[in-house]
Amino acid sequence: MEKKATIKDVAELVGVSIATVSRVVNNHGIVAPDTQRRVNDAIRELDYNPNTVARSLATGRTETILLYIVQEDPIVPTTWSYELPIIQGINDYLRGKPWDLQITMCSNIEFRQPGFLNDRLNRRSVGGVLIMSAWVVEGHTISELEKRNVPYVLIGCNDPNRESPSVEYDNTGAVQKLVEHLKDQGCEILGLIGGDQYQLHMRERLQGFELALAENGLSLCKRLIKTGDWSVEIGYLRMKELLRAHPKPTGIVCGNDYIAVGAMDAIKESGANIPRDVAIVGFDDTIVSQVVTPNLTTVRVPLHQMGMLAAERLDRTLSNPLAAVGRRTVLPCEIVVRESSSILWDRKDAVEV
Amino acid sequence: MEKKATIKDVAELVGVSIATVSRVVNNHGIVAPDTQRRVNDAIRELDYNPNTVARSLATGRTETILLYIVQEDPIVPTTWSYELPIIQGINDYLRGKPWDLQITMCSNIEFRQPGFLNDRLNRRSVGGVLIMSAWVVEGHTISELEKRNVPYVLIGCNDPNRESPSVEYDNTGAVQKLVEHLKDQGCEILGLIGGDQYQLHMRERLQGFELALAENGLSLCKRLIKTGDWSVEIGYLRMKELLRAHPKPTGIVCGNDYIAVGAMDAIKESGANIPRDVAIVGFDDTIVSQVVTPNLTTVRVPLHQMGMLAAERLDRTLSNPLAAVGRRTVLPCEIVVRESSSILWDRKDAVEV
DNA sequence: TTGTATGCGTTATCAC
DNA sequence: GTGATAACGCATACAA
Repeated sequence: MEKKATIKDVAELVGVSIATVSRVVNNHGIVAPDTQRRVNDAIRELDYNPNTVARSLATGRTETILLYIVQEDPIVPTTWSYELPIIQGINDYLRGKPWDLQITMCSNIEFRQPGFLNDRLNRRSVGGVLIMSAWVVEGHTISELEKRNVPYVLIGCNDPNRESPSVEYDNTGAVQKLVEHLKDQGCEILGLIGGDQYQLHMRERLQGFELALAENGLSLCKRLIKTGDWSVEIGYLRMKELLRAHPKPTGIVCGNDYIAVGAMDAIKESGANIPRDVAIVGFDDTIVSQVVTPNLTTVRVPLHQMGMLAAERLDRTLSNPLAAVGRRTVLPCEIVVRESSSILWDRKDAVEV
Repeated sequence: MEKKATIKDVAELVGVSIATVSRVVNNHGIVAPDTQRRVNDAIRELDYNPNTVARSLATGRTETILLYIVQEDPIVPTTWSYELPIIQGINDYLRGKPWDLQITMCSNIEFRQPGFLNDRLNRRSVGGVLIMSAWVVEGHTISELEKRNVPYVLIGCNDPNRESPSVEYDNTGAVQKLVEHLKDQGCEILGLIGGDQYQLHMRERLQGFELALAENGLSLCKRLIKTGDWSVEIGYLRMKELLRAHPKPTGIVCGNDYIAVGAMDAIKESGANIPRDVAIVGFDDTIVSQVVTPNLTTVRVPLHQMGMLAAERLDRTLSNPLAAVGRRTVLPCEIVVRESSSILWDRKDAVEV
């Protein structure tokens, strides 16, 4: 096993000093075209690659980005579909850039603990931090980051009232679109079955719901708003409750696709028709929304794009610490209309047949 | 912004040399209990944390593990459900250990290119490598790794005939269980709809299928074996073909749950009953298997455990390069029986009603 | 345009 | 038990 070539080896081979080699490697300072060529030849010949560790020590900079993935406590293999596309977005942006991506998963509880981030940041040497979470990142965590002066970007977990650098998606707007859509289809009494209301997404979706009802002249009935968790089972149970309400809701907004699927089971069981008697919409555009019968209207969240944007933002502040790179970015979501809420289409179709 | 305390600061505060501080930090050599205490006090007082970069430079070792996630080309946000649970397993094992986890995603095509890994390994400084892929890792890639003497563990992508350190799951055995189960339920003519046959998993499942048919005295009919990709659509199309076959298959093994869902659509459309006329089983135990009607019998792959084991294996060779840590590990899968293949139960139920 | 020399924060090998 | 001090591989201020 041969040793790796160092800058010294290259310098000796060419007959110059290591300073010169360093210059051509980093495109720093001025170096004669001829020397440049000779150095590059030697680099190729020796298969020289700068030692990242030594470089970091010398410069005080480091080329790694740390991605925190905050999850439910306890951490269990999850069906949550957000992480991977976001990671992929980050990774895609980072190709060709010098940054390495380091990731660590931790529980929501852990992450909230004061000093948690500090501890981690002490042990490693990190250029910048990305935080991906379903819960609002607390003020003291932000303070830790800013006190240490380490650049960061939040992904989907910024406090709505805080101007930290973050990439979000428009939960409120998405729900507004859903409500408008349901109203267009003729639904007048709307209910909502949400997931974990401690999660930021859900809180925003709830707000969006109430807002949209008001804007569309629909009446808000607190009894038609249910929460719980994100499971199929909860969807089923809560929907059964809603079906006992008077007046019965004719349109249901669900916190995610799984809840919607559970709710659909309850509706079918009651003998009601989807969408004619009860229209229903989900969230996340997971594969189940395409697979259930009838297909589920849902919301497509621009996850990949969020990852790309977050990485880009961080890259820009890291490359140029003085650059003001904006604060909050909120991406719009697209709603995907399918059978579960297509009442007008359903009627037309019925007539044609 | 204060500078971080260094070993020198600690030494000065205590009035000892940096060598002594280094000794107590690393539990190396002998140091007087009293000095030890004073040093520790100073460390706490100054909030000293050893600089990882400097340490790496000095020792020549590094504390990062690189995880390669190899994906379909082009890389797109995927619905593949394997990555996250495996990553979580790796992460869970790594808690408390000194290793940092660095990940990078790349396409299958990229990864196969000779020199690809070498390039990456040159630029970074990496302790060990994990490779997670659906395609067999080629010999030249293994050679690169071994030539550089960097420890590695393959996850689900070892050549069946190669004794490289790897963690796999028992595709063949899983399919055998499925076939046995279908036979127990009274199915005599079995068909298979597979996914991408260039992927290792699929090849093994195909082999398992043919093997199991022979073992169970069932006849193998090549015309009843179809492949394509892993999508719902392919499942639908291939199943329509199978329904035109004579004799018609009465049991279908699908490459994954999505294919199975598509196939179920085709079966329902034909007016046949699931499971009585055609029983069907999927693979992966994704949420769709619980959501379709009837529920889908499927295979649960021990993803989290695979991640844990792979990380453990790598950790062990990294901690003790001389340790022989075994080679191939193959984990059994569990089959989850649900309605889509429960013919006996279905009959009994019908009688009771 | 190039070379010399110092420092980055540790570890580890000697002496004492 | 402890303290100098030489690596580790590179960047860079300063000289030349």
